Order: sequence, then structure tokens, then C-alpha cells
Amino acid sequence: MKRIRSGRPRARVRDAAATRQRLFAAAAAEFAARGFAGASVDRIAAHAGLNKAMIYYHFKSKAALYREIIRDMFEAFGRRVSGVAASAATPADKIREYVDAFAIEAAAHPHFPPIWFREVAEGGAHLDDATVADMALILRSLTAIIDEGVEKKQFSPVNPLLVHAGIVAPVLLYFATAGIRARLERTGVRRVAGIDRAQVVAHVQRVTLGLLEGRIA
Amino acid sequence: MKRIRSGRPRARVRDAAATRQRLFAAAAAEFAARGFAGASVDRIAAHAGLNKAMIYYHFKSKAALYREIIRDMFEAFGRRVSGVAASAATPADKIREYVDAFAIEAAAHPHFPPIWFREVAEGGAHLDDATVADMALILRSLTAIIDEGVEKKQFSPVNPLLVHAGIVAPVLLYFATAGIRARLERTGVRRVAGIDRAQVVAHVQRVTLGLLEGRIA
DNA sequence: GTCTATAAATAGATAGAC
DNA sequence: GTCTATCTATTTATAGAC
Repeated sequence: MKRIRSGRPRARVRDAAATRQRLFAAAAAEFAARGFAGASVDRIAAHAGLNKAMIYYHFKSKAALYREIIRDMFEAFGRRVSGVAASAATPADKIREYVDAFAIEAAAHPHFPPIWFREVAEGGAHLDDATVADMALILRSLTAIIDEGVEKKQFSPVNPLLVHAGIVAPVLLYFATAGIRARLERTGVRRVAGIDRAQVVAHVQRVTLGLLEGRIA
Repeated sequence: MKRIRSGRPRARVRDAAATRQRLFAAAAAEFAARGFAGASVDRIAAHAGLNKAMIYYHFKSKAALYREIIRDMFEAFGRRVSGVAASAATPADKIREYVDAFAIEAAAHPHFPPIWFREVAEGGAHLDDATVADMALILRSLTAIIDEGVEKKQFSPVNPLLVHAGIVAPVLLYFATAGIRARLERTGVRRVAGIDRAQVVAHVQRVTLGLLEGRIA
């Protein structure tokens, strides 16, 4: 007598969570390369080895999928950065780790820098409130580090937004411009393609600490 | 006897150059707001008070129009910046003017910062060789200023790409984030919306010169 | 959960009248 | 030079079979 399977049907369930993840990864790459409007749900599905309809099954819409990717990115930045602010390190070391945090996340997630640049250009049109809260967390973390340094007479006060801009913009620019820099090098500009990540991070750390430690008139 | 007009027909020629200019301006705004893929030639034409077909008459295609806007932007940056490098000012003043150049152009052309950010994200996909040449000119101008300062024992040598990134990325970020900063301020983050252009420029000038003049260990 | 087929809207681009 | 009308391709999204 053949045993009839009862309960919920399992059929060819390849594991829903894994499918979702494959779609998410394919979408991140597509949005990074072409932007929200330029991305095609057909291409995302094909690149994930799945069908377009799955996107609407696992996510609500193209826009919802995009918002989830944006949220994930700022969450990742925010989580790492607030961990840095809460550690027991000295303020100077926290600044070094703050800089490194963006480089680490950008290196681990190559789609972060292009998506970040596009979202800036878009004026934050796709940011939901949770994401704005994560951005606020990032800035508050830096503010806390600076305040601590000032209180301990190790830093002089500088507007956190200016400090933040001086860190994130150059670091993410480095990651996002690998292709352009290679092309520039081919047209004769030197020392633009060969710079490595450690150099950039060290440079930004040095400049930021020089600023905060008052070594700049 | 009615005089018959001879020669080339003038008809309702509203002035071709002005029409072209209107389309160009409308396209710049549309591309800045929505990106290349997100922009619609219908909207561009409507916003210019003209018909879609005029875009294909005055420009070759949507892509050609976009390339012309990109080229115009980097030409404007390049022209101003190479003028700075060629002046008779001291190296330190040239650095100050180099920083100011980007702020001046960004303030005069509000579509520059978003388009610059998008093009970075795109990996330079729409850059023709003339535009890459303009980008190279910008970097060569900064290199010349730094080299002059080093030769005159006023600067210590620093990789021009790192200097450039530390200038352009924060300055353009400031202009591109006006909307997001206002939203952040509404959610409780302080001192992000109220910063004015002069403050940002002065800050970046100070940091860059601190770096170049060796006041940072 | 995953697929095929298709609806419905919108895109870029061109032909041809004026 | 400027317009209307239209072609064709592509898009997001959904219905329904399995």
C-alpha cells in the first residue's frame, strides 16, 4: 500500500527562502547596473534562473523589491556603524573604524556604491521612513563619536555632516569608479587605476583625524 | 503686385537655436530627476512646450541628446578648472579656486550634481571619448597645481585622485542632498539642513590645504 | 511555488502633411 | 521647423494551469 502524503503540499518546493534570496541578489545587481527605471523585472528573473511571475509572488512589486534592497543597504551600514560607536575603543579608533565600516560593506556588497549614488541623485525618492531612520542612525553614531572626542578634549568640534560627507563620498566614489578609472588610465592619466582599497581607507582616516584632532588651522 | 519671398523658406521659424536650447534645458532637468532610462522624450518635449518629433529633428536620438548634456557638463567643469590651473595665483589659492569651481558650476547648473552622481553609478557608460578627455583634463589640471606646489616646497606630494575625490565628492554631495537633508532634519537630526554653500566650500578648502601643506601627520 | 500566456500601458523612433 | 499619427518593441503586472 502506497503511503499518501498528507498535510500541506510540498511538490517541487525548491525552498522559498532560497528563491527569494536569488531574486534579491539578481535584483541588486540589476538595479546597481541600470537604476530603478532602467531595471527590467524580466532580466532580474532570468538572471536568477526563474520566472518573472516569481518576483510578484515573493515581493509585491518592482518598487517594493527596490525599497527592500535600499532598506537592506542602509540597515547594513547603520548596524555596522552603530556597533562602532558603541564599542570601548578610543574616539580616534572609532573614527578609523567608522571609515573602514563603509569600505568593508562596499567591498562585501559591490552593488552598494552604485545604488547609493543613484539614490542620492534621485533625491531619496524611494526611501521609506524606516530607511530614513537608518540614515539618521548613521549620522547620530558619528555625532556621538565626535561628541565623545570633544568631551575628552581629543577632538575639536566639527559639524558631523561635513565629516560624514568627507568620509562616505570619497570612499564610495572609489568603489563606484573602478571602471571609469581604468578607462582614464588608458587615455594617459596616471596613478588612478592602481590605487588599492587600503590606501584609500588609510588616506580618508588620516585626513578625517587630522581635521578632528585640530591639526588643520 | 505682391512681393514673393525668395530664398530659403522662413515660415514659422521661431528660431531654431532657441528651440534647441529649450529642449536641451528641459532634457537636462528630466535626466537629472529621472536618469537616462527613466527620462521620457515625451515629457522632455512637453516640458519644453514642443513636440516629441523635435527632439529627433534637433538631436539624433535620446542617447545622443543625453551624451550632449554630459559632454556639456564635463566641458563646463573642465574649462573652469583648467583656467584656474593656468592662472598666476599661488598654488594654495589655486586649490581654493579649484574647490570653488565645482561649487560655482553646481550652483549655476542644478542638474549637474544629480547627473554626475548617476553617471558615476552607471560606470561611465554614456561617456564618449571627448568627455573622457575632459575628465582627464580636470585631473591633469589638479595634478599640475599639486606639482607646482610641491616644486615650490609649499605642498607635500599626495595622489591627485585622492585629493580630487576629497573635493568633488563632498561638494557635489552637498548640492545633491538638499532634499534628503531637509527630510533628515524633520526626523530629528540637527545641523544638516541649515549648512550653507560657503561653509561647505570653506571646509573643503581648509581640509584639502591642510592635507597638501603637510599639516596632517 | 512555479510556470505560461497575455493584458494593458508606455516607450523610442519615424513618415508625411503643412 | 514644426506638427499629428502611427509603428514596433518593451514594460509592469496579472490570470490561471499545474
